[in-house]
Amino acid sequence: MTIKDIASRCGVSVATVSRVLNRFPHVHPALRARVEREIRRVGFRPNGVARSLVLKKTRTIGVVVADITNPFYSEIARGIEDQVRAHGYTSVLCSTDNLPKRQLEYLQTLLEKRVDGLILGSVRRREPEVAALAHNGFAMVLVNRSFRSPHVDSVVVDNYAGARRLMEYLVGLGHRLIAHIRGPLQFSTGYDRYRGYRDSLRARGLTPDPRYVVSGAFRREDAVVATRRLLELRPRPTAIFAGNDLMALGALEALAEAGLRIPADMAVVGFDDVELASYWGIRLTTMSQRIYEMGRLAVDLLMERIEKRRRERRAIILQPELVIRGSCGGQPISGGLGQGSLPLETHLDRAQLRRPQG
Amino acid sequence: MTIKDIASRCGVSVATVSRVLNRFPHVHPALRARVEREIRRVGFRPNGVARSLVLKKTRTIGVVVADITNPFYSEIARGIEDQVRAHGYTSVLCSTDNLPKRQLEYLQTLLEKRVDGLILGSVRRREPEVAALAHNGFAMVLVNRSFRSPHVDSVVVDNYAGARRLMEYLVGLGHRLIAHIRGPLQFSTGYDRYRGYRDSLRARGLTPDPRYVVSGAFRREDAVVATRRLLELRPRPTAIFAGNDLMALGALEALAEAGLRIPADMAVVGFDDVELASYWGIRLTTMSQRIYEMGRLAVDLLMERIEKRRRERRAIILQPELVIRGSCGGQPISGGLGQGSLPLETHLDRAQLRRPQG
DNA sequence: CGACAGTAGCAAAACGTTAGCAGAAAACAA
DNA sequence: TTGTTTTCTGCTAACGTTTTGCTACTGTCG
Repeated sequence: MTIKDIASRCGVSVATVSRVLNRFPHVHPALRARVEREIRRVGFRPNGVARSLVLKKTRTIGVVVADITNPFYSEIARGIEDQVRAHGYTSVLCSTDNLPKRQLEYLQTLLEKRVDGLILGSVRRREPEVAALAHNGFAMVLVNRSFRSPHVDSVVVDNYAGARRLMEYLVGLGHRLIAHIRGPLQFSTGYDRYRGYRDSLRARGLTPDPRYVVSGAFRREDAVVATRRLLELRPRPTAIFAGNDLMALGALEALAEAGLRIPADMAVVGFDDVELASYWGIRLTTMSQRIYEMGRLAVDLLMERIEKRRRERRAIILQPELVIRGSCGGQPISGGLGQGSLPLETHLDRAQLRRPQG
Repeated sequence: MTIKDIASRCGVSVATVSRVLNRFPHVHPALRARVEREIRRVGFRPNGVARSLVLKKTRTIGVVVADITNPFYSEIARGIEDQVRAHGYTSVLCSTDNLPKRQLEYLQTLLEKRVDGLILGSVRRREPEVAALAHNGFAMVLVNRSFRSPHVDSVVVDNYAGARRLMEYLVGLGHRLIAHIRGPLQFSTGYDRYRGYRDSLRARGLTPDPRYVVSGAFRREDAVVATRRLLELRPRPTAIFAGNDLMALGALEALAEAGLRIPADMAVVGFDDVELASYWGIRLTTMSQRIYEMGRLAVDLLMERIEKRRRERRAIILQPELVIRGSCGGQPISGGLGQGSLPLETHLDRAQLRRPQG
């Protein structure tokens, strides 16, 4: 069933059908009605592939993230999806598991499918192929992570400042032996947070002890292993700054396993403030970023590019915000019997704030 | 840059270039090498849109779920993505927030984009438009939720049996006053689990008290409100069967807020076994389903349809499995000081099991 | 040496739209 | 009535591929 069939059934030309389909002027109301009725009657849907071919536009954007299963990325993806939809576009989502090879494969596929633009949430600090693509004028924006020398549009949070703020907080609580489970240094998130950690110590006149820094791939399981290693150290650290919330959860797991109480025996902070950081039973102190919002902003930036309303580069750097829950003292972290429960309203507000009713 | 440009640069016809692109025979090795070199040199990528138009095949499948932010769906989506990729296809993912209108919109868009097939994870029990589509021979499989009269391929878990098993467990622990926070009855998941709850009580000669059944939309926040209502009841229930894990988390939150201890004052069970149900600080007893695997199976079913290897309907019904953690007794639920921590290996195994290394 | 496979390569016709140009009809003004 | 807009509609050439039929070469063998 094509536009041609509709045309012959109505005794008009394909041009006319195309015009009623696209609500163009200069078609007689009566004729328009007749064609529309026929279209509905046979349930005709124009072929978007053919349309894309002639328009050189797919109204589709590619989104690549590290792992959609990661609550951080699923929230970003949701922000992107909603805003993309608002612009009348569709998004196709890909998870790379941080594998450069897989990222390249997906990029190729998306390019071959002729997406109108790209939102990348999983780039490394150095990524020549990708940078070249942007340089060639392909519409693209980085989100969450950015390049070392960012000549590309991006929306990120100030990870360095966030890390320093977090460290200030821990030091302010009296901690001196602070360990860091850092993310991979190839990623700007891992790199900047680590720099913030290191510089904070130095600024306090504390020499960073390399044994107190262990690495993980931003995954919960990695932090479990890393934390076990940290616990063997003497003197034992009194606080752990995890590179993200997921790793903070892994740290909590390992600490519980070792029989340590939180926060009495060990303080833990994360980074990101994914929704589950606020759940009962977890109550993680962390640096909060507007994750959903970042996704939306990335789309807005991208659309400006796609519609050629802007040529110069633009980078949005958001400031994260410290949210204090139970994992460093103040409120005890474990729930039960009325202690340490945040008033519920806070959660409801958060939920609404993250996801405006759509 | 098109196939035509490559052709003229190499002094051959477009047909030849097309043949080297598609690794067809009957092209001289020397020529093939020359063309391939040129293709690489100028970085040519064939236009997938044009190809799709002539092939009448996009190698793309549409996936619609309720909410990608929901860990259950993000895990299913991940299973789908991985398996779809293994088949050389791409998936485009849409979140409907369980809004029928939005689902229909997305369906229209996907159809217009000429996806080769559809995986739907958010259907209601009755969905005439969708059923009609499948009836017309469009390749489609339902996952997680199914239709009332399923004439469509699907992969679901046996929710009824799961609910009964869960109730048996609670009754076995001595509970008689068991409340249920059920999901919407329009969804087979909500409906079947509720039936399981009700029939279990009846089978025990207990008459289901309607006050003990409250509803929510499978969201955590809903369960917080619902649980508050349950706590006002006299006699107060001693156990809560939440319609899914997210709602179980909401129940835990409300119970903590009310100063109740878990599981001493109230037992809680969920359904699904999303990854975070096993986290430290949560340790939810729940019915486990192989979520990631369901996504993969759905893709396999769909591919059989797309490649016309099967005409008759096929429904895969998986059996869920009870996993006992801390929320009903046995192990205490709150972490800290060596109590109630599951050996770590369990978690690592789970992670591997869910997501085979890719 | 001629017939015959088999191999290489080309030209052109799809695929289902959009859009520019042009013609016809209708409306309006003189 | 005629000339001039204005409004409507049709024809046709793209868009960038794949595929089919055809021709023109090679060798090979009887």
